Amino acid sequence: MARTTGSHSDITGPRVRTAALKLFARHGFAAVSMRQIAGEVGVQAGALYNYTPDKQTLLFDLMKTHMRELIEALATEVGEGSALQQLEAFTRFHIRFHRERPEEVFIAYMELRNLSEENFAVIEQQRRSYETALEEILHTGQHAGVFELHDTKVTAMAIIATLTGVNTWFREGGRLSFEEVEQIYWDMIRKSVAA
Amino acid sequence: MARTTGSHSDITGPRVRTAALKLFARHGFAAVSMRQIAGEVGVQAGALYNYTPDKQTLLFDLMKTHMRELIEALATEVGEGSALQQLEAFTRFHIRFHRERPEEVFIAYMELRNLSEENFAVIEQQRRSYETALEEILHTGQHAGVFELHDTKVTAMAIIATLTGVNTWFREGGRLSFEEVEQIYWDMIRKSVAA
DNA sequence: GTTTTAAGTGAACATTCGTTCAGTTAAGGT
DNA sequence: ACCTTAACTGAACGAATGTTCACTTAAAAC
Repeated sequence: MARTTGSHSDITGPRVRTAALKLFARHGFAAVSMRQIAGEVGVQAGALYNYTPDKQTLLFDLMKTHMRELIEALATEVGEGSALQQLEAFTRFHIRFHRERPEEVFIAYMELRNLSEENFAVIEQQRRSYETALEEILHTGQHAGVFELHDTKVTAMAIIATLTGVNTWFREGGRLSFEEVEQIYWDMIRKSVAA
Repeated sequence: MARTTGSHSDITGPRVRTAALKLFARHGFAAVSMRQIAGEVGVQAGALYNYTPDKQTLLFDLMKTHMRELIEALATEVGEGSALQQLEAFTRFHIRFHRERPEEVFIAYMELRNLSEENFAVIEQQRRSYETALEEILHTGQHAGVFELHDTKVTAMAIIATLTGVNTWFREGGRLSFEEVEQIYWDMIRKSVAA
């Protein structure tokens, strides 16, 4: 057998990425074989190479796309307003965006060491750009006297770690609604940098 | 050749664990082979099986030991005092302990999914016990009116995520000393739960 | 209806994997 | 000096790895 009925590149391509995303997130990049991904798609392993030059690039593309979408979404959702308003917008945006993409987030944090040197540099720069956006909000608020903090860089790292942590424990249908959790985190962040 | 000069079980045993720790932390459990570990120790792969029944158990033992030491150290270092004092002690303890064991910490957070079901349950329980210790501090302070927070469980998770995040960016000899970083984090935590 | 080509198969490639085990050697006990 | 045994080797096991490729087939173009 070869080309099966109704198969198309523009269907299989996304399916390959979706399958890789799911499996990488669940078992880790190194523990997932190309045959497993192919099986998830319903295709033989060789067919995957119509959609990616190799396994490494498949991982890199997933991470790069995720980071690009993260940065773009941040730019559109957090723009105007005072430093305090911007920090609130950043906080709520980060939690929501990460909540909507648990698999991408997990991979972006866990699989950095499985990137080649060049690919790592690209992702690292994207990450820096995201962190810088938060740093600038903190810097503005600090100079305006509305925030009181020792160091914008450290504070930015602390805030991002705090917010990303939501993904490790929050499950839909639990004791608290997502809106409640978002509010709790914003209250903590707000107080932690308050003047 | 076989048994080499001066070799002993009580020397090789720890060396196997140290090598596995280093390599698992650097490349991930799934990406490290028993032959790599053996090479790091200076021994053939087969010799490892004098010290572990299999690769999975090697990982499990590393994680279990780390978690046990974490919980024991917490108990001895955070005991007396007011809720605020205990929270400060917890904060400083967590940062320091994690800073001293970056490899163990990294593995304990990254390799949970590579544990078998039973082994995972054990580690998960240890982790819960550590989280509960913080929850109780928060609960005490909340009832005493010295802390103001919405939910002890969520707050505990947020604090732990914040503190553990230090390990992802702090490097000795950087812009800030470790003592400064510790102080910055404690100030943030203190303010975030302040009444 | 014929031709072209995109999409996928299935077998094969050389490596590597975790693990086992019979055999070998040095250290420790007597 | 001899014996026992702990410690390790080195080869072997079947299974799995990422990737390539000659081949096949269904869909699209004309």
